[in-house]
Amino acid sequence: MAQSDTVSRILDTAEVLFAERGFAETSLRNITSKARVNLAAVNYHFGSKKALIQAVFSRYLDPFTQRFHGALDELEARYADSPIPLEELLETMATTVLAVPAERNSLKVFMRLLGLAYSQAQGHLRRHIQEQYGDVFTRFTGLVRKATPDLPDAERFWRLHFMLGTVIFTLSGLDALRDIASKDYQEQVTVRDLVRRLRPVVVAAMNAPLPQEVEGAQHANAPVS
Amino acid sequence: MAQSDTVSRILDTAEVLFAERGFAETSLRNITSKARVNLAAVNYHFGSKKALIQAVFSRYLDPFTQRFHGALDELEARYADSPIPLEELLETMATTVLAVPAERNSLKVFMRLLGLAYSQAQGHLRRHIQEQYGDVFTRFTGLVRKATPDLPDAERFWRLHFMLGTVIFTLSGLDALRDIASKDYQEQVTVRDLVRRLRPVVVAAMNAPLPQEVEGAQHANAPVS
DNA sequence: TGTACATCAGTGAACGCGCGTTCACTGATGTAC
DNA sequence: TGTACATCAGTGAACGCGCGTTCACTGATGTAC
Repeated sequence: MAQSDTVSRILDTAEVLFAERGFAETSLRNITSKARVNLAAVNYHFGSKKALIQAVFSRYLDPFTQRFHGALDELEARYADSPIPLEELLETMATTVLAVPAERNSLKVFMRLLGLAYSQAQGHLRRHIQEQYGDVFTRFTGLVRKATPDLPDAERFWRLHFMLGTVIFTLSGLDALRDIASKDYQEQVTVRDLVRRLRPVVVAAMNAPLPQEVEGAQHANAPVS
Repeated sequence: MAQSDTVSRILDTAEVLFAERGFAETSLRNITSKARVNLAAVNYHFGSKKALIQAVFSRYLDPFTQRFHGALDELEARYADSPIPLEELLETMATTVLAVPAERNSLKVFMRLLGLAYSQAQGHLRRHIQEQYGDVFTRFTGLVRKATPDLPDAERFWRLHFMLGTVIFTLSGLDALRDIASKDYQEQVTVRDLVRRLRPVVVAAMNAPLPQEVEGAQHANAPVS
């Protein structure tokens, strides 16, 4: 095998524990004892706990970004120079995200990790991810821009982040929400089912009417009440 | 004053540090030294770190739920037995949330705390909050139900949580997003501005068309391709 | 009015514990001559 | 083919540190008689 068994045992165990309990709440002793690997092996192979965390992310994000770039290449080729419809872009993103678990543990773990990275207050991790993987997101937002030419830039920026919030919050808190949902309704919801429910909501949100002007904003002949 | 200065000094400092760095990453020594209070005072007044965290939440949530119940009472009285429009319900919730900073530090801190509580993987805290403050949320969703009679129950449940994700994610990550936004566009966005932008998006999301049927779901006379 | 006692907020120092990291070492495998 | 050396994955034990919590204690204020 390309890299030692120990390395992947550590990564496999770490990603699950991180997703379950967070970074600070998961000790190297937790990880190494569960992976049945020597405590010192983490520092031997990765250098530090921080570096281990980044390695866990890379193992998800490297193939993801590569595949996403590929899918966008294909889409651009298919549409030549005419703008790609918003629905196609969103669909492509969803498909690429859903393809993740094919080679890695699970989509749930991936989403929990993303959620943790974003809510990580200090933000070293978020900055690292942004530096390393910001390009593909920039490319995506550029294409969304062409697909929604009537939306002001700032409005598009915020709406994309609103929807990012919806997706990360929902899928990373999936277990908790699923508990509540299955208590109230007898339905057992799957990730694919959630994505199906998300689709029309995201499209409607992106196409929502523009917000009203701010009250008290300067209008040429605004009457004073 | 009703309670000792020490108690409120601890709470004031703790909520800010928790919001900035998370619970595990904030030590009692951080809090007590910044609050210029004896280390042992936390355990003297609150009993444990866990109890301190819950006390921080109660100081936000107690007045919030009380005010929200009051606002809903008023709304129900005004509309007698006819259903309250969705926009009114959302507006009332927004107004009540925005009223929080009037007596507490800031809305940003409140939202970061909520975001942390939800992303807290272990979930003792989320369970505590749900037990203590779930009633007002149940009441609210009941009213939303009357306002959207055409929405299937499960669909309404998920859409409300989609929007909860949008709001918590956006407002709790506000500083980071604000950084990015002000780098790309020269705009300095305020919380009130964000709420203005959120309004049409949330309404459109709640009123989005229903999702397509699941592929391969059983239809009486569905043609087989 | 005076004294003994109780209550209570707050303190300083120490407790044991689990943490991430380091270090000297082992043993297997590969390479040079 | 044989020997000396280098490289490398992995190990066991210890390091110092910061953590939440505990405990005996102080000093001020209130209460009973």
